[in-house]
Amino acid sequence: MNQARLSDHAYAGIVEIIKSKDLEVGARLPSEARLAEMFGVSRAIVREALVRLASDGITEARRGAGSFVKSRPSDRLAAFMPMSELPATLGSYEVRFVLEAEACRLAAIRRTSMEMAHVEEGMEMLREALLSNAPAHAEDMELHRRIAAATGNPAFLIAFDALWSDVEKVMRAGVDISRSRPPEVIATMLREHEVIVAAIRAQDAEGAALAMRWHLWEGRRRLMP
Amino acid sequence: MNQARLSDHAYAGIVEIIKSKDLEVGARLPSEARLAEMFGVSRAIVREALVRLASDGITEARRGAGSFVKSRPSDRLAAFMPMSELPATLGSYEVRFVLEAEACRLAAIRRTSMEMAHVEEGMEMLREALLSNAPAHAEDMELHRRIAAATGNPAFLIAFDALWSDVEKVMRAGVDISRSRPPEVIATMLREHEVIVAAIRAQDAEGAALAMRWHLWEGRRRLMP
DNA sequence: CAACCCAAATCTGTTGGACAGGTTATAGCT
DNA sequence: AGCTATAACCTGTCCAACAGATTTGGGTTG
Repeated sequence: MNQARLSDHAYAGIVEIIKSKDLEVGARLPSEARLAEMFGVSRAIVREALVRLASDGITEARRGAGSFVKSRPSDRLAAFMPMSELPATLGSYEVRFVLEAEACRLAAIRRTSMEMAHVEEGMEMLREALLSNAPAHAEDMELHRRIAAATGNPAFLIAFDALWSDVEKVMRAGVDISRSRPPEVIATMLREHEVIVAAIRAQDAEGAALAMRWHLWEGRRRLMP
Repeated sequence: MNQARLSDHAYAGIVEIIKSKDLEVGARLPSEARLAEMFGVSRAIVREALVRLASDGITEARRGAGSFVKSRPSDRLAAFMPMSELPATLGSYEVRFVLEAEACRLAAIRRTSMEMAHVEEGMEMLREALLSNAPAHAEDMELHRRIAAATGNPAFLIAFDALWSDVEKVMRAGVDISRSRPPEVIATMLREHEVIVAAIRAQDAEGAALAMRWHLWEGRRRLMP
């Protein structure tokens, strides 16, 4: 497989520095040149690591001044540890159950006509994929995303995206098991989604939340009987 | 303010290429040298953009072969657009309201004694910070995190962390307004958290969820009267 | 002594060229 | 046509350098 890149090493090294040196939020960390020297790599590598750290919200670079700690990774990363050791659990489904049901309720209440059209379009894409018996992960996910977007609250999308890769893994694993996908399953999945979309269209908040909860519940049952 | 870096431009440009050229998942995108030429920047800049794209799960680099589309950003980024235009909203509070109340309920049910000790320790840190009149963002957040961790479901932590930076921004802005922090506010915050922790300790699921919901509701009111 | 200003040192942002090592495609041979 | 070896291509990494922003320290002045 693709062996680890040096920038991964630099990334971990910088995190280690922040943790071990107990740098407070706002503290300046060593200059790029110094970090490069410490890790025995070039400055370009350190920069790639810093770009990722900044993208992760851990550091922040100020031109001419240096790079600064924006939020401490400390226990944040430690808490992630157990997850990587776990097999693909259905834990993310539990969070979806909570999050998406509520997002669905809010979407029904607040949706604009433009957002509704966006949702309908997503539904159409999913229908097409399911009826042509193609793999429909992407379309399924996309429809759920558009519903979350229809809340008008981007924070729902942030949380949704954070769970995405994990959910995708679970779904893919589930499909590998029952690759054939009998027609009644297709019909059921289609109907469940259509009920959700219809409730949002009708601005039926409770109905939408209930339909989403039912859909996720059944989906989990299908994956793990 | 910190003006936009060239790598931001390259990042957006590459996303645009993936979207406009309708590159499927798995498609190879132009080589780094070619992209550099297209955007009129050096290869190092393109690499920094690609590192971020890879970190965002959009592309994947294979040594010697090229960079490939891993998941299409399409509407994903478009849906984020409005957020960057918004001022710091309280949208993330809405999601916390949903997410943390449920996490709190599950934590009360499932907590192990070790997780409970972790929560108690977080509570102690918060109490100390509040009573010494120090800024207590970090401790507040940490306690909430440990409660989420006590569900035993890492997916809650994933969602929590995704919202973190946004919530932090809102809280910091709120504190700037009322920098003095009168003693009755401190006492209230302390009491609210203590009620939550006590409910989790007593494994009172409904009480824990209710206490968390109340706490977040009041917190939002304090920030935006 | 304090406050202010300017210059030097420091730091990130960016460029160009270069080489190593892996992957893909092509040309040539059988 | 099928196989193989080689050439072309690509990412990963390094080095040396300069531009532009910021911090720092010293010197001057009130």
